Amino acid sequence: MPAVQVKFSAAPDGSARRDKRNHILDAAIAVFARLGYHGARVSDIAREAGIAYGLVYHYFKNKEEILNTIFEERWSGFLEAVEGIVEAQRPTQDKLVSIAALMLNAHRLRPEWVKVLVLEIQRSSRFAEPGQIRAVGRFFQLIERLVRDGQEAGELRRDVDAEVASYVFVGALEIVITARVLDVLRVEEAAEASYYEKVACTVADIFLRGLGQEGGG
Amino acid sequence: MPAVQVKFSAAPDGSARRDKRNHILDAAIAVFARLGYHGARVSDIAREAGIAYGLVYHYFKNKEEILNTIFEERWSGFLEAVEGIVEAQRPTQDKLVSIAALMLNAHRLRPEWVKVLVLEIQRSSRFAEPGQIRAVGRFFQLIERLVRDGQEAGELRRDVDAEVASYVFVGALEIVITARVLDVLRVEEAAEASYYEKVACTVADIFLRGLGQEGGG
Amino acid sequence: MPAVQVKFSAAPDGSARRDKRNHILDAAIAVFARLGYHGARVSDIAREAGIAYGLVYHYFKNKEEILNTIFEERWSGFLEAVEGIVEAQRPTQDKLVSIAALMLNAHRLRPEWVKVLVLEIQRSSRFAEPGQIRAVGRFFQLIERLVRDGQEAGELRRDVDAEVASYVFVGALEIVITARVLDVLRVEEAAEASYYEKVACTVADIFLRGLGQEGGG
Amino acid sequence: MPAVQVKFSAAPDGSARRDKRNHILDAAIAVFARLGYHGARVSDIAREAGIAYGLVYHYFKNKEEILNTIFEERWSGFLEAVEGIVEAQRPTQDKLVSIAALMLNAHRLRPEWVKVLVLEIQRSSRFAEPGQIRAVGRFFQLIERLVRDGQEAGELRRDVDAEVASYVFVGALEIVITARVLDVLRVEEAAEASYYEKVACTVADIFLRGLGQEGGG
DNA sequence: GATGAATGAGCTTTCATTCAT
DNA sequence: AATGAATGAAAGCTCATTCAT
Repeated sequence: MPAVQVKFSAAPDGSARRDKRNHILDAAIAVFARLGYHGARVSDIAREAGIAYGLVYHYFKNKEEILNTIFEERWSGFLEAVEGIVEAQRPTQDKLVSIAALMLNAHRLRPEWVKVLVLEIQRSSRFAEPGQIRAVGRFFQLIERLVRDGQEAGELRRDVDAEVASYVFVGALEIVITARVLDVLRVEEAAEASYYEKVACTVADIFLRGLGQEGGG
Repeated sequence: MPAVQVKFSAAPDGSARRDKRNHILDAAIAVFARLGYHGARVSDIAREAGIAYGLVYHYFKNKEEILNTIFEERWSGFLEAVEGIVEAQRPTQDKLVSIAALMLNAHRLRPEWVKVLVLEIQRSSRFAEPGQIRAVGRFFQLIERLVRDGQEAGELRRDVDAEVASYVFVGALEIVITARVLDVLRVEEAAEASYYEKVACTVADIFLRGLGQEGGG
Repeated sequence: MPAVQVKFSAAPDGSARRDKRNHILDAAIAVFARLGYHGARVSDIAREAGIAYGLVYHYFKNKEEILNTIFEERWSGFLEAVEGIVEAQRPTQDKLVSIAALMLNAHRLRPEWVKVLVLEIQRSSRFAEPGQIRAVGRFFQLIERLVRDGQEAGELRRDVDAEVASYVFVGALEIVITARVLDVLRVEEAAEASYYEKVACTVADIFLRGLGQEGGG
Repeated sequence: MPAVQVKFSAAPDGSARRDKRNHILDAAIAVFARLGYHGARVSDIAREAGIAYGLVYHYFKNKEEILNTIFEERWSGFLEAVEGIVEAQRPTQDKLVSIAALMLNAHRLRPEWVKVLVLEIQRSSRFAEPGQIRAVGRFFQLIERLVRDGQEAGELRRDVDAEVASYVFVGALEIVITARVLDVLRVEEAAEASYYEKVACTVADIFLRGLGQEGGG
C-alpha cells in the first residue's frame, strides 16, 4: 500500500476551495463597489469572477452571505491592527496618528473594499446580524479605551466625555473616507499617500490641540 | 388669518395638490425609515398614506423621484438655517455650538427624515444626480467658510487646513447621529434634548480646544 | 345626489374578482390535469387562462395555494352531497348505490377536477395541511356512519368492523376512478353513463351480498 | 454455500457492481419515502448511500431511472408471489386471504418501498412508460383470473362482472395501505401483524359473503 | 382625481447532469 | 471506480409601472 497518496490533480492542495472562494469574494467586492449591493446581480459577480453563476452557490449560501463574509473576513484583520496600536507603549498622540493613517490607508490600498464597507455594510446595519453591529462596536470601544487610557495617563483632558471624544475622532476620519469613496473629495493618485499623511496628522492635531487660539477660543 | 381651514374644497386650488403631495412624502419617509428604500414597496407608501397605489403616480414620476424629493424639499430648509448661523455676527464658538445643536436636533425632531437621509439618500449618492451632490457639498462649504472666517478673524488657528477642519467637525456630528439612527447609541427619550445639548458643546469644545493637556500633548 | 351609482364598468359587479379567480382555478385544473402539479408552470396556467402570469399572484399567494383552493372549494360541495345521502330516510342499499353513483359521476362530469384530486392532492397528503387530511377523513367517517347505521337498523351484519367495511366500499370505487383517470380502463364516451351505473350497482351488490355462492363460500 | 461473503474484492466480479447498485436503490427508497420523488435531490440519495453524488450516474442514467428501477426490480417479485397463489390448488377464499395478507404485509415489512410505490410511482403513471402500466395491469388481470376461475369452479357467483369484482377486492386493500402510508390510520407497531391479519380476513369475508343480512339486504 | 387589475422585466435560487481529475 | 467542482436551464416570485374605467 502506497505511503504516498498520489493526487490526481497536479494543481492546488486543500486550499483550492479556499482560493476559489476568495476569488469570488474579490469579484463580489469589485461588483458591489461598482453597482452597489442591490444593483449587483449574482450573475454579475460570476461574470467578474469568470465562472458560472451556479458555482457561486457552491461557495456561498446566497448573495447576502457574500456581503456578510466580505465584512467578517476583513474586518477582524482591521480590528487586530487597531488593537495592536492601542495596546502599544507609545504616546497617545502617536497612536492617534497611527490609527488615522491605518484607516485612511485602508482606502488607499483597498478602495473597493472600503467602498463596500462604507456604503453597503455600515449603512445597512438595520438588517445586519447583531454580530456585525457588535464587531463595529468593538472598534469604537477600542478608540474609547485609547482616550480613557490617555486621560488616566494624564495625556488627555479628563473633563471631556471619552465616548463623545471617540466619536469626534472616528467621525472626522469617516467623513474624509466617505468623501473619497463618493469621489466628492478629489485627490491626485500620485499625491494620495502624502495627502492622507497630512490629513492623519491634521485630524490628530485638531483632536489634541483644537482649532482655537491659545489662550483664546 | 383664517381660523377654519377648509379641506376637500370642491374646486381644489393649487395647494390641495401640494397638501396631498406632502402627505405622500410624509408617508414615504415613515415607510423608508421602517423598511429602507429598497425594502419599501410603492404600495406600502400608498397604504401608509391611505390611498390607492396608482395615485402615487399622479404626484410623482416614480419611486426614485419620491426619494429625491424628500431630500430636496427639506435639505434646502436645513441649508438656509445653517447659512443664517454662519452669516450672523457672533463668536465662532457660538456658531459651532448652534450648528451642532441644529444637526442633532434635526434627529430629535424628525428622526425618520434624518434616518432616511443618512441611510438611504447618502448611501445612494453614487447614483444621485449631480444636483444632490452639489447640495450636500454646499453644506460642507458653509462649514469650511465658517472656519475660514474664524481664521481670518483671528479666532481660529491658521496653520490648519480649513477643509480638513470642516470634515472633523461635521464627521463628529454625523457619527453621533448615525449611531442614534442605528439605535446603537441608546438615549432615554426624556434625556434626549439635554444629551444633545451636552454633545453639541462637547464637540465644539474638542474642536476648539482639543483634548490635549494645556502646554502638553 | 344620484340614488343610483353609475359604474364605470359596464361589466361585472362585485363578483368580478371572484369570477376571474374562478377562471384561473378552472385553467389551473385543466393544466394540472394535463401536466401534473409539478410539471405545470404558473405561466402555463396563465396562458391557459389568457392572462399574464403576474396576475395569478394577485389572486393567489403562490402555486400551492391554487392547488389547495381547488381542493377546498370543491370538496365541501361533494361532502355535503354525501352527507345528504347518508342522512336521508332510505334503505342502506339505495344509499350505497347513490354514493357510488355520485363518486363515479363526479369523474364523468368533471374528469379533470377528479384527476387533479386523485393524482395531485390525495397522494400528496404528506405535505398537506391537517385541514385537508381532516376534510378527507370526514368523508370516510360519513361512510363508516352509514355502515354503522345500517348495522344498528339490522340491515347489515354486525360482526364486521365498520371501519374496514367503509374502506372496502370506498376503495373499490376509488380504484375504478383511478383506473379511469389513468386511462387504463377504457370506456366509450357514449357508454360512460350507463357503465358507471352498472359499476355502482355491482359494487353495492358485492358489498352487500358478496361474491360467494349462497350457502357456500 | 459460502459462509463468508467477501466484500471489497480487489478484482470486482459482476456482483460487486450489482451490490452497489442495490445499495443506491435502498438509499433512494428511503429518501423518496421521506422527501418524495420531487423533493429528493440526487445528492440526498448519495449522502444516504454514503457515496459521492457523481457516482450515482455511473449506475443510473438519471434520477427517473432510479424510480423506474425501484418499481421494476421489486414489482416482478411481487407479481410472481401473486401468481403462485393464484395458480395453486386451493379454495378461492384461501387464495383471497393469502393475497390480501401478501399486500398488507408488504407494507409491514417494507413500508418505505410501499410508500414510494403508492405515492410516487402510481402517481407518476401518467408519464410512466407503457411497460409500467402493463406491469400493474398484469396484477389486476391475475386477480380478475382468480375471480373468473372461482366463478367457473362454481365457488363464486357468475352474475357479477369479474373485472369490477377484482377492482372491489384490490381497491379495498389499496385504501387500507394508503391510509397506513399517509399515517391516517394509526396502528400500534406491536399489533400491526395481527391487525393486518384481521383486515385480510375481513376484506375477504365481505368480498365473499357481503355485508347484507342473509336473506335480507 | 382615483382605483386596482394587469403587465412582464428581472431577479434569486435550485439542482440534475456533465466531466476533468 | 470515485469525486465534487462546474454548468446553466428553468422556475417561482416580486413589484414598479401602466392604463382602462
